[in-house]
Amino acid sequence: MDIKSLTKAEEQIMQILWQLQEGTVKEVIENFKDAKPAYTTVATVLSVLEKKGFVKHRKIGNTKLFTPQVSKTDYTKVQFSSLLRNYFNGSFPKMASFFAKENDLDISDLENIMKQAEEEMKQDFNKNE
Amino acid sequence: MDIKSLTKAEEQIMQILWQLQEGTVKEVIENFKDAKPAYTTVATVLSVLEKKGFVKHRKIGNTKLFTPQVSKTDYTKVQFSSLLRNYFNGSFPKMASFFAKENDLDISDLENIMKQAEEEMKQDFNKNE
DNA sequence: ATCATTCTACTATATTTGTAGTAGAATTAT
DNA sequence: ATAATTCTACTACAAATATAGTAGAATGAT
Repeated sequence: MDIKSLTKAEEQIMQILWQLQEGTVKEVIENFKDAKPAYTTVATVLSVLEKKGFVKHRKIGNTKLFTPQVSKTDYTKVQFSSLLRNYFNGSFPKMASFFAKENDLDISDLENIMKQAEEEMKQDFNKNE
Repeated sequence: MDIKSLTKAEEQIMQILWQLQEGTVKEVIENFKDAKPAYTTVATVLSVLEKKGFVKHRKIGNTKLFTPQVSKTDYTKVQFSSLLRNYFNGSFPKMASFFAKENDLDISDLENIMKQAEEEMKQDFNKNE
């Protein structure tokens, strides 16, 4: 079964869970920046996420502790490829030049960016953001 | 007023319109690859798109000819930035290294990619895909 | 002109999304 | 233990999404 898409509300909660690694309903709510949704709202969305296979939970006392079942990296893959496919003809160079144009970068800026990317690559042998 | 988001059905139709530059309901349907939706389904989605400001139409006889009001480039901008922000901490180098890792590219491949991006940049002075 | 076709306008409906209330079970504090 | 608090389970419901039918106007064909 492949990875489904997240709705806005679901994505917001997944972002928090990815950041926390795991969390209870309460903890998720605490991590909302702006308007905190009702407890039951978050609980409902989490149960939808569980049905969709994005999280699972285990009980700690009578409290559910939720953990992501789809990693941020895996979901990123899906999102990234679909953007690349649908908006850049699947061409990463096209995406890179789009980015450059959008930010008024020239060739030397691009080269710089590449250097940073190389650094990232070396770094990312271990940690996963 | 800023650019709203497209739902799946809406996006599919926008993609076709972006490609055609303009089109009637009929022409949009013809350009569906797989299962063609009902005429009225497409007409309904187009009127939602019009309400959202993504298309407008003019009458040719009694037939509506729809044209995009939001360019693919502008919508790409929105989508691209939100992906970058939400999944790569706003860092393009992170995105580039993600792409590299995902495709088993090494440094020299990346450099090659950058060359292609530079080519794109030169090319893209005129045409807009 | 009449019939067939095409297209629009309006309406309909099932499903999904977003948000939250209520009742009652479990846990914690006194 | 009783009261207060915290959580869950279940239910509710409005708005958005996805899909399409029907009636009738406009256009085209003979």
